Amino acid sequence: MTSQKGSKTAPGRSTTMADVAKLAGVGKMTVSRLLSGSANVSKETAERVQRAIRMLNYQPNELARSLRSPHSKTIALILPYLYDPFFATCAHAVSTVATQHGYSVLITTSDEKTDIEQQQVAHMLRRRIDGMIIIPAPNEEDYLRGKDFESVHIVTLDRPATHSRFDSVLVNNRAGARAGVAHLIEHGHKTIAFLGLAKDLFTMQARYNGYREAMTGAGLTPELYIECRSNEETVTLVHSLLTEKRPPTALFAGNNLTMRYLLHALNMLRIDVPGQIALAGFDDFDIADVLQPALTVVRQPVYQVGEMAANLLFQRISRGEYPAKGHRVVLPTELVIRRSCGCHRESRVTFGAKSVADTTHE
Amino acid sequence: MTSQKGSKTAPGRSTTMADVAKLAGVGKMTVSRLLSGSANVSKETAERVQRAIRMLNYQPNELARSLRSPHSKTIALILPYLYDPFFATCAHAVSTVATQHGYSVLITTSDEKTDIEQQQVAHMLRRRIDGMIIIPAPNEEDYLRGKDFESVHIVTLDRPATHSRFDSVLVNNRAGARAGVAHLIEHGHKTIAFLGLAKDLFTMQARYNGYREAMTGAGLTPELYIECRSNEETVTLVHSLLTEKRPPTALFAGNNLTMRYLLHALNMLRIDVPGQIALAGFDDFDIADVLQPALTVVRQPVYQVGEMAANLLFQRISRGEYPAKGHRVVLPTELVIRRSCGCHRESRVTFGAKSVADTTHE
DNA sequence: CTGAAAGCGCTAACAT
DNA sequence: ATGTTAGCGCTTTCAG
Repeated sequence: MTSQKGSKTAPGRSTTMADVAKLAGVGKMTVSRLLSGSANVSKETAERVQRAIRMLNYQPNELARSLRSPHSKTIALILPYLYDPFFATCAHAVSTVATQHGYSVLITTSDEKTDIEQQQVAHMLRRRIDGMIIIPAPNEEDYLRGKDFESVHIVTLDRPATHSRFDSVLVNNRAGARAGVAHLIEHGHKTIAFLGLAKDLFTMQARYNGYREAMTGAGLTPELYIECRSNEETVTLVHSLLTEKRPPTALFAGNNLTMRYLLHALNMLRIDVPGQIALAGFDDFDIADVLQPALTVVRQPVYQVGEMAANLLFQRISRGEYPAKGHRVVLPTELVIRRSCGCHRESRVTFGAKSVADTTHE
Repeated sequence: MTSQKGSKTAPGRSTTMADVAKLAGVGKMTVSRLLSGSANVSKETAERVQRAIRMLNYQPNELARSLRSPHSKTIALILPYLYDPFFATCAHAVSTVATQHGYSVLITTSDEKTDIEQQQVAHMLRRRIDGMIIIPAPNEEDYLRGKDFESVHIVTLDRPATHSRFDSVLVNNRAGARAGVAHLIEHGHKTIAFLGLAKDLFTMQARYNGYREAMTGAGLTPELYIECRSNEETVTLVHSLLTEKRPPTALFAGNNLTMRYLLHALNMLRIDVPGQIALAGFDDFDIADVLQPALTVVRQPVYQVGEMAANLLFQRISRGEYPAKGHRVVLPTELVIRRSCGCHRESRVTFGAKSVADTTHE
């Protein structure tokens, strides 16, 4: 270990508003007023104060500010994971909008576990945030009903808030999945399997419902929900699926992760797409168009989902209203037809116009 | 617009420590002491206070706490984008470690622009964070030298901090790229092109240097750095590259984004990999092994990079030291051999053991 | 237009 | 073991 130069302790306390005031020969309030820009300060004193601020390199302490004022200028963002590109993009959008509004974002992950989420929410509340955006974990135990939540603005994203007065931003999961599966049906497929993640995820249920609607609507019988947990498991699952007596001729993947599991499995089992089996899925991703074959997917407006959630939140914050019923915004999805479905040329169909509605409880 | 039930204003101020103290019939300090667990409180009063806390559902105000104590229990994380899987994974790691330490994370993005980054840093400083983790934008103007930064702990990640006393966590870019290119050379390729993002990115320079070392080390002449900015541009670039009089027979992609551009271009131009041209790149990603052909890549320990950065930061914070020289941790990379290089069976070579060194200035 | 006093909710330092 | 006093850095209120 080499000897280190450098101080053990941080330099003495930083310069405060009082220091600036003294140097400028004014009262603290004049400095405060100048900074907030709210009230009138004469040209001359303003200049003097400005100079003092620059000389001392004064930086207002936002913590102290927050303690006094009703706004902490901070929002919280709670999501399951950050390494899922969908969530990451939402987070980026939220961060961008927050910056535009002069707000900071406290971010944290729940790992899809309700208890961790609840803990994180409580922690955020103690930090006196002005609002929060949550992608709620499944089986939310309705802790958001408590009294503590009466004075926070909350928007949920990707999944609805159960029994609540909060706003939600969702995409048209059911219609999107229905359209994707319907397209597979148009190709003449009669037996189509739906593969998804954990069944208790809202999005998976909604998409599975869309799948069932498409099937029954075409007079076909929907298959059971197939839950994929890993690459390995999916290989087994797909293998047994294809050796059934009436194997599916097409597959629909519930999201981009499921799709990756599926691609891996199909690859391992050396099954040709779309030759031996057709493929489509929910959620577009970066190289879906570069894959061989290019993937047919239902695309959701990822960035807009995050952006919209943030905008709704700031609307609430600035209005300071706590309505009894939340809004539910449903963003449209789009069917991006590429090759994995069996098509020979690419095209797009937008599905489900943006809708805003009062939340019906449940 | 339907009429909304709900209050216009938030309910009156939340319960404070004084409320708890009054209800429990004790002084504020007793409550404070109980909560911090630091000093002795008698069994009986402790119970009374606990009961009062539960009855009122008291939540301590962390803001007020931070104002008084020297720690805000908050760190900042500043990165270019969140939608890059590399950064997102780092962010996830940082968030996880921070939670373990009871810390909150303020996150924000710089869009690779130094001025935005500087602004964000200043903003964080005003919020009295205990430390920050930065993935610095190129051409950092050395603003981190200022007096304001004397009392903050800073760790940079993925890229070094120029002229500074801060810790950095990097990966072995040069050695990794060198190994990747060397492998291509082993396949008998004599003309190999390097494609990267903006040239001013530290990682791109380091990897390009590794490429050049591998080439000259084998007695070959390195080609010029090829900068890719988009799918479209890359198509043109690759096309003209392959119609030169002495076209490359192998390509090395500087990171996962470049690789995607490249895959798109190769796809458009209907060039077979590895038949017509061999391919390798830096940075593994989720479905690199599912692609046809599976991609040979230099893998970096993404999560560990973020984790290490966070650990270094908390070490600094807990020790409260401000040494004159920072540490530089270099994490090893690993060559993951799959098919795009021309190999027929897969294997792995770890390259460059983890090293820790005092930062040499520059 | 400007200032002095009070206090946001908490904890450190000194009482008792 | 517990209470009292002071004050973190700021803004709100009330006076000039």
